[in-house]
Amino acid sequence: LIDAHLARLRKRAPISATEEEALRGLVSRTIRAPADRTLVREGELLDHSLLLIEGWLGRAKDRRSGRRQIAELHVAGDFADLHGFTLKRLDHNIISLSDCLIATVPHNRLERLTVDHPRLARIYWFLTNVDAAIHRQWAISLGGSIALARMAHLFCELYVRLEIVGKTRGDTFDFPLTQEEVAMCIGLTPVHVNRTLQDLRGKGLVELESRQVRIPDLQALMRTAEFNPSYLYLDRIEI
Amino acid sequence: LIDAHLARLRKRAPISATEEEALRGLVSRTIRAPADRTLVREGELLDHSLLLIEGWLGRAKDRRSGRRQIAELHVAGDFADLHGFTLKRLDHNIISLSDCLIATVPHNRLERLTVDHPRLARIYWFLTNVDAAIHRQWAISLGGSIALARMAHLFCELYVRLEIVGKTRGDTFDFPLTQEEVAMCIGLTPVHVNRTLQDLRGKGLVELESRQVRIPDLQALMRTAEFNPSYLYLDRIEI
DNA sequence: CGCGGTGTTGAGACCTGTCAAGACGTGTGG
DNA sequence: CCACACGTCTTGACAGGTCTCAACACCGCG
Repeated sequence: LIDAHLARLRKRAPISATEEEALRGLVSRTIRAPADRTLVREGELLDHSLLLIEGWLGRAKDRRSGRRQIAELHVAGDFADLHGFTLKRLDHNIISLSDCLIATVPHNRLERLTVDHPRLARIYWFLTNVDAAIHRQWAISLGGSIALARMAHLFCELYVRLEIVGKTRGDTFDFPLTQEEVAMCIGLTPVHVNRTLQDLRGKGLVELESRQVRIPDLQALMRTAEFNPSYLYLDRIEI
Repeated sequence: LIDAHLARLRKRAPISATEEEALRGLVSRTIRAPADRTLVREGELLDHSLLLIEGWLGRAKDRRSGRRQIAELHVAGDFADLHGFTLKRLDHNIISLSDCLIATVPHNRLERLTVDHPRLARIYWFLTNVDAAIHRQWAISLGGSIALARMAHLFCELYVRLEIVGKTRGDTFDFPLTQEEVAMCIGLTPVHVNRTLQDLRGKGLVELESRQVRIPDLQALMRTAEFNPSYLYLDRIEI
């Protein structure tokens, strides 16, 4: 069930059989959620976190204007609101962007895990810091790039993150978001997303069709995006 | 020495005398840094973190174009690169924006602290998650607001954060950044920062003169910025 | 077959960037 | 004391990127 999550952990640090056992014991139950639901609301007191097994989630804030802004995307294997374990409530909503399969992890089990396995606690602290790095990179990208580079950056990040958990097929991956939802991620209007997408296609960098993304030349896309994967901290660490 | 830091911690959770003792023992030495220096470079292996006693630091990335982007500002009492404790290296630079007084905290002391005082470890995990929330909010602001609101948001955040550590005087606080550095924070050109600043002053929202910011009407500024301080997690938590 | 969501296109307005020039203030050296 | 250099701030005119609004095309689905 949590194989993708384990793959994500093992990309960074070795996980022993005992630890794997403890991690598998975190899940209390699984739930299915259809697309376009708000799964966690801003401000709610939390007693569990959501481990995404399959599908796409987003961290979203709604503006007064009604416009919604997405600050991070989550894919299979991600702990969508692990930060809720220390924060106790979120400053944003967790929304489903596709049909999802989700495991719930009670905070008291996380509590016990951190006591019994301080090394795993450290790894989870590490992972929330990687989420911070992703936010940081989005801020950099939103603040300093034009539309084309912003969109290119998004696709680069998703490709790399999906590859870790085995969700790519060659240069292609499933991508359930509408153009309107992409717009929420990179701070553009849906209309401009459409035009930028055509621009990317015209340059031979990204093809998006029937909810699939194809990246014919990842290196070229990375250059366009000024993408450097170091912020994802994919090398092994010693903990 | 670390009084501002303790104030920041105590805003969120009570700290016992024993814990305070342990925290004061973290500092190994203090260093002075002039403005405009790179104190930590992207990618460097780290064996200590920087606790800012006095002055301003920033988390910055440099773009290929030469343009520099700042992803977070740090003020007195902030652990500027606590995330370096789990990440081991940073994906960005730490730069000084003013003359600074900084305490260095060796990672092995942090290591011991987290073992001896798991509650403080949890609080520090919490604090890195607040940094993440700040990045998230910057991404939201950069992606979804016009220049005026972005700048208003920056000043709101700084006012609230400085007030916690007693660095405001009424509606005023010291602000050593040049307009060019403000531009790096909110993703604008210096020229447009200048015009936006005049716009804010014209609306009676912010005055910036001789390195001091005055906010005549904080409520009005918050409305302009669509600022909600909940992302700073200033209420008490139970850990 | 019609409907709603999604994607596409065009024209014009608006926001922000670019470039260039000048004003201002401060510190330095003569 | 003045002259000068330098960084910073300010202003103007224009170019370019993105938004807005509106209309239409497409497609899956009831």
